[in-house]
Amino acid sequence: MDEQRALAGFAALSQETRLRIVRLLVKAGPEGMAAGAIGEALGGASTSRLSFHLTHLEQAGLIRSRREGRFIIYSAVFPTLAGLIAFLMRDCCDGHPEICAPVAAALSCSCEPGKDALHG
Amino acid sequence: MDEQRALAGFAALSQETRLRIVRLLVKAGPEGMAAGAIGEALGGASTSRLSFHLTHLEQAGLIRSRREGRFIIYSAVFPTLAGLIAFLMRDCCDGHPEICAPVAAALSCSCEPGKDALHG
DNA sequence: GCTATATATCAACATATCTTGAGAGGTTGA
DNA sequence: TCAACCTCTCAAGATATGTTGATATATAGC
Repeated sequence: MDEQRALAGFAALSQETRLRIVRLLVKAGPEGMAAGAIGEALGGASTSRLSFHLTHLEQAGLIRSRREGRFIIYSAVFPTLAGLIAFLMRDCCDGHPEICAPVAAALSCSCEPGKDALHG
Repeated sequence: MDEQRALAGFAALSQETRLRIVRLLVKAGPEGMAAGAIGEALGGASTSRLSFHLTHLEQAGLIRSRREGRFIIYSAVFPTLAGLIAFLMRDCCDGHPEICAPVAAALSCSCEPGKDALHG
């Protein structure tokens, strides 16, 4: 994850429609969702508007697409999301571990059953 | 961290000058840096341009300022950065722990001596 | 109070981004 | 092949964002 790629990622996430699409697709998992289903879930965006944002997200590497019959299915690209997160944390971890530690602690999320630091 | 605050955070980080300022201030730690020093480190941005971006970052809650004599010292707000990271991770952790796990593993950063998953 | 220093603010312009509406490209099943 | 469906592309206009140069505000030392 270099600076340019991080910039593209943050820019992609800085727009309401796109941020909602990403969160929707993260929840949807690897199976993904068809463009039309995404549009419905968003409350009915025009197809051109939706396509504009989907293309933007795909170019930023946050989502990818595959065709299935008439449908085009979009899904989240988790490594890119992880890369953005890592990019944000790199510097503080390098230079100031004592600062980074509480951040890292807050991130011990509910992936492990019984822990719920993020959602409480 | 609600959606609006996350959007503001990502928008703030989606601009080259601002991203560099944030990374600079993260490295600088709690002591922070004077506006002029930041400008120099960036290779000489005009004062109005610098001020524009510093104000933008401060309104997004990513940095804060304090006056010391003639200088205005800016420093990173680590909880906001952590909040952005948490916001990105929340959904996958909730719905798909098996997907989130590798992401979380990649984040076991060098805060603990001996581990260097992020920087290798 | 005056001057130098450090930074913020304002207005104007340039550029980038988003939305809309019309139309085109593939895909399916009859 | 035809009609229905799903999605993309293009052009135009609206809005938001970033840059520049000039000016204003605040502090420090003489």
